[in-house]
Amino acid sequence: MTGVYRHSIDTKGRLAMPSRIREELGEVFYVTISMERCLTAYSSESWERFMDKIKAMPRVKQIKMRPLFAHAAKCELDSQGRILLPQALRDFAALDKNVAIVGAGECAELWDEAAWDAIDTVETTPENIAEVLQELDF
Amino acid sequence: MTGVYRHSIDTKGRLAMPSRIREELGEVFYVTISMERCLTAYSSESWERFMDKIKAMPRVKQIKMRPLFAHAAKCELDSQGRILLPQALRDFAALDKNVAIVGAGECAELWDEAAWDAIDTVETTPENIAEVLQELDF
DNA sequence: TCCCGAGTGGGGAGAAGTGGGGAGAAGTGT
DNA sequence: ACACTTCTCCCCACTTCTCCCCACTCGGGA
Repeated sequence: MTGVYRHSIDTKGRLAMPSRIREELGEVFYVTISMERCLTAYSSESWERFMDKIKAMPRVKQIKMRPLFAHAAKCELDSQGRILLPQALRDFAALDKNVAIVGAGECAELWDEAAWDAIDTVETTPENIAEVLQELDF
Repeated sequence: MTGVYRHSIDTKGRLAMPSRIREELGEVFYVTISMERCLTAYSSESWERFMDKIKAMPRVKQIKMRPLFAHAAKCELDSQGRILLPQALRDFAALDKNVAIVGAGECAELWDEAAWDAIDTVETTPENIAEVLQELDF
């Protein structure tokens, strides 16, 4: 999943997913909170893989993962390729109107547009890019 | 991937890829930002290798890789062998009209023509080449 | 000189994003 | 059970953008 797409939430709370992202996420996918002030969308396959990892954990550790599930939503695209985000999730990431949908490799992230721009300018520096490329051994 | 090709971006933002480069990159490839003021094009195979590495990483580490993916685009050749570069990527490398497509071994780089000429004249000297060859133990 | 592949340019159909009307489901209070 | 509100999600309309197709140019080779 790649690219940044700037869409808007309409007055009915609908968010159009970019077609490039839709292709990879599929018709049904999962959106949950992230370690940052944004939401993360996983394809069904990624989600399943995630679940398998959780199931393999001891019960005590599973409980620590609870918030992630409690705040996750199974999203289905409507006939126009849009989703309806639960209010609680919109609040978490402070999404009101302008949203940046960001491809982040395995998953997609949903950011308030301004928040994304702020993060982006900080983390997209030549030094960081060099570090990432080195890490990927390229 | 070898050689330097000088092409231009037309009024619709399309860039014709040189046929020699197309042969190696394939019909579908990925373009992303580089640590320099240019873009890098990777074949699907190279990109898949990235993705496999990413998927094997823990979430926290994945997030560090985000800039690379957020600023990447999956490019497909149109029937005339051209690609449409997202505005954001064109801006990053300051590509407006004249572009130098540079073969760089495993990947290809896209430079603003003037920027490329500037870089090229500085780094392409007998002394530098000697140093490179020595470094490669070649 | 003609042909062919490569690069360039533009018209136009169809996809993608946006917005709103309205039917039907779901929840609430009497 | 009933009316009433709210919410979900279908459809349609409109605009913008992508990308297909066709045509032209240029340069190298037979």
